[in-house]
Amino acid sequence: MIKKYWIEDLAQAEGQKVEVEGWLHRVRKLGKLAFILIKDKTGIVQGVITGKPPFLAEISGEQAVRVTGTVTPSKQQPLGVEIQVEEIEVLGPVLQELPFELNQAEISAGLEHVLDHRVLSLRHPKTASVFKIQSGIIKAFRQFLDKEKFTEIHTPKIVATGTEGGSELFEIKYFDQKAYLAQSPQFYKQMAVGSGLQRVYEVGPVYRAEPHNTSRHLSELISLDLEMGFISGLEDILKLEEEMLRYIFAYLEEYHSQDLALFDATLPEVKTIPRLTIKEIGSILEKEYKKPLEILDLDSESERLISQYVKKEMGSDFLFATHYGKDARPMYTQPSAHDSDVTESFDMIFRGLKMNSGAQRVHEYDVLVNNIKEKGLDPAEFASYLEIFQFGMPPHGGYAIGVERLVIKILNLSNVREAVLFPRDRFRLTP
RNA sequence: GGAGCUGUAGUGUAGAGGCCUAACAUGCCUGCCUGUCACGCAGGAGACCGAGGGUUCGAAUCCCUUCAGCUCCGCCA
Repeated sequence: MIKKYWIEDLAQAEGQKVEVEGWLHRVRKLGKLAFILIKDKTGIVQGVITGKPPFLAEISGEQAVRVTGTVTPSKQQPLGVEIQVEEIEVLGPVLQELPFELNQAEISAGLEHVLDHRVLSLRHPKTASVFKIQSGIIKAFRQFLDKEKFTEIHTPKIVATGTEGGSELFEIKYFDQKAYLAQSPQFYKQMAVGSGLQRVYEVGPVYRAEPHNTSRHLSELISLDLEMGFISGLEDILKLEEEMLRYIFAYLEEYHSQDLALFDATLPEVKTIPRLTIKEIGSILEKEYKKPLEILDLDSESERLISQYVKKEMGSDFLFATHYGKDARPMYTQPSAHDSDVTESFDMIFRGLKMNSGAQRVHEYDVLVNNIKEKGLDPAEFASYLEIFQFGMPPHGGYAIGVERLVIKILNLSNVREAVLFPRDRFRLTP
């Protein structure tokens, strides 16, 4: 029995006859000698075919193949070895011309075309790396929070009402009732905190029916959500996020440096992240960029500008913008004790783009009911959410990160859709 | 929802009233080549220039309609 190897491990098999499975990345025929590049998910190896064996006529790029041969040393090859090919079995043939070239350093095709043929674009090592890195971020997120005694939960994505009344919801048919796709696990994760799980997180999809059509919006995105009970204030949440980011970037550096190397990207250094209140940001923007804030909220241009400023003046890629205005935040956000105009809320801005919002939440029943009324909503509709607030709800808070945005800012990609396996946007529903 | 821009072989681009029987690169097909590594060389196929209408002696090129896409804004992660 011939032993099967992952390509990245082939150096250990020098001198042995091995079997490798993968896809043909490139075929170079030079008369009675041919070179092939075989890729699997771990790497690429060169195969050498001497003479003109019968299988040579059958092979071409992107076929799924099983290659048998002997591993020999080769100084010029990245792995230090190559395979003297004896046999190639085509497991999955290619039946038509490829929609774009997969063996160049970059896929040179428009994003729309790439996404129309998503499965094939994922065959490209660089595209695949985007998702290996995304997987690494999520794994690090889980590891860090597990260590901090959080419990991973899964909340319903089919819900009866919206959470904040703000962003638009997809309506769906639920037997004979009307239902919606959840735009956030917000209520459920708070309920879980009050339930005694105390610290919870969730990795899952959220849905936004906003008809926006930009390079940073999706209709379905993966939200990294967490909520923590018994906090003394907003600062506890900020500290948690700071440590979490440090953990995630250290993890990427350790386990994904090869994936990262394919991109024009440098991992950020997470020192103490500057905290600036919206009011402070307002005066900086006015002084530095002649752009005063009209309300206690940031538009995307302000986010870009203040992010530039913080990078230049404080040397940080990150910023916590804190204490947003009451009108700019949902009803479950804790109002500030020292200033009734603002809330104990924050956004984390990374390289000019908002990554997440978070806050200390209201935990007092009366305040919450009152806030609901102030936003023009009916407390009766929130009965199932409100129940736990009458049975020992601790002070708590949390945040939610859009993982796609984090990925594009780490990798210096220009469109969030590049960071989704099968994106759903304003117009795209397939593949 | 609003504004601006773009649609030309499989892919990426050039052409901006007559030079177009539409060019270049790459991919594809055929042949040659025993150390290539973006292999090379020779040959070949492949586009009614997004669609429909109009202006003009003449339209890929100008105008209108329509469809598709991109960017930005609003809003959000």
